[in-house]
Amino acid sequence: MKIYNSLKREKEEFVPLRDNEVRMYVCGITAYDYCHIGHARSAVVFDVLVRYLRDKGYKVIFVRNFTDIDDKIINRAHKENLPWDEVARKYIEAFYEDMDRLNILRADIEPKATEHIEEMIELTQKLIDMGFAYVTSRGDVYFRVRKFKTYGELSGRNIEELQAGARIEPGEEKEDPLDFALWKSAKPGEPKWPSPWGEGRPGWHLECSAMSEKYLGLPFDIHGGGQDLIFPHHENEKAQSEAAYSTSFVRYWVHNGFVQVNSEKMSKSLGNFVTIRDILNNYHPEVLRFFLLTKHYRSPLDYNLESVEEAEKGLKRIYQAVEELEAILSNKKWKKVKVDSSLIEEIKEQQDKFFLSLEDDLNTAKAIGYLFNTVRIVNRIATDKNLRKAEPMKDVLVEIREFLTRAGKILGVLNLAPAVFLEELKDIQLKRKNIAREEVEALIAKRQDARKNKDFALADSLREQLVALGIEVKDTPAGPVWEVVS
RNA sequence: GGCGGCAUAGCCAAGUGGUAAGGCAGCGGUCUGCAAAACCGCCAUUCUCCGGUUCAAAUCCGGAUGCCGCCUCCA
Repeated sequence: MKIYNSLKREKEEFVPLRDNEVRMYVCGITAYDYCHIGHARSAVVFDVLVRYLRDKGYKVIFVRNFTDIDDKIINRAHKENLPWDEVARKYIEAFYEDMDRLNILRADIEPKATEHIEEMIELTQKLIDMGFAYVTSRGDVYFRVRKFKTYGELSGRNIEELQAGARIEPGEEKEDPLDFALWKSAKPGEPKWPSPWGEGRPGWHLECSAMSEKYLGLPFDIHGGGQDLIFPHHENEKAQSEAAYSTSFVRYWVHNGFVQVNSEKMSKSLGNFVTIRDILNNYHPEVLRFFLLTKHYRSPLDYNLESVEEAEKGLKRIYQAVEELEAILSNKKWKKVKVDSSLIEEIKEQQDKFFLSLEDDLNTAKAIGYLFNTVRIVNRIATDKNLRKAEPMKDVLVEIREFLTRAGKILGVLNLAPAVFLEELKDIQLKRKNIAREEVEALIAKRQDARKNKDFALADSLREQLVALGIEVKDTPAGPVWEVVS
């Protein structure tokens, strides 16, 4: 497949270093708050990448870390009046809750920074010994940025540009404002670990260098994260790792685009942070997941209610087609008739194009288009009285079912039985509109009575009442069926 | 100020040289007591604007305008 490499700034053919094995590292969360929609996008994007690579037959070793010691966690601990490690534990647990609901697979290895202090100290010592780092009088250790010649290569900046923005904070003893911390000496009351340079804690960038080397070795194939991590986090990781191990660090750097909220940057100051759990109060987790995949992973994505509800309608359309497909397949009496082979070719074409889209830099938005084309074909068969019972269609329909299952497994949607999803969706829509199921069912029962009595005027007025509530009733041979509409 | 990205129908969105996927909404039809779903048909001679390259450009180049991100913690 082709994948966009942030380092080269172009799409490249993806070839793993070792035959059939893909080694991949994605920066996980700093556990100091609930996860927001941006975390969800990053998690979903790399989850789909892992799933797709596995579908292609690669053995993927996937590492996603937890930053469980950091300034932000310490600050949060003060605010919540909790021990810092309790804060980390609490938000890691919340992370799992949210990610499980979004159907994000667990990484193969999920290392925590605090469990790798030893490795980080070793790495820091190595950099000091090599002259890439230095210790200050108060026990901080800094990386000597100017000594690392290709610094800025990943983020596309040069030292002079960076110089302008860099500052030395009061009390810091940097040789150069560009230098960044590998080890921070502990202030009174802060969490700390013993080290050759005194008690302190590791700098943020260090953990990913230490843990990726430990679990994957260098160089490894894919390093992922949000676009904002390119600078300084990934630039610094790269500098540390390449300086210490004298080899290239990562072969393909993959970064996902940002999520905006109502066309604005999501930020604490604007107060527009949208957490995953907030969204899942009002929308089905698969809907959120599907929404996140309707735009290419590198483009900015605007989160707004209209777009999510559009995704909801789209996913519902696919599920309804799957339900219909299964209904046709449950038929036992197939008729021996000839069918037009062009239809069969059209179906195959959609499948091929679906996979070709993913081959091209994981274009899920495009791939989903072919899913909808497949849905239209299924519905076309379903509405044709002859086709839906035609013997030659049977194998074709089974194949479509298998295709949709496989596609769903890659995208991490269509994971539920259609009837289950549609009921769950209905519940969450009713909740959103604050309508009780019983209320709807009572009105429908009343309308059925009226219809039996051929009192169509009453039946129609009851229908109008339901429509006013946002409920649409459809009359089927098996009785009335209702849906919530926006 | 420096670096980078993006501008496609009412809305969302794919499309990196060969003549505009898909979804939502809308309109007409089939079906229906009515309606909904579904299906069929319609819905961008045109891709922010101005130049250029080419037989051919939404796609490449130059310029303009607008929006956004990064440069400080951030997925």
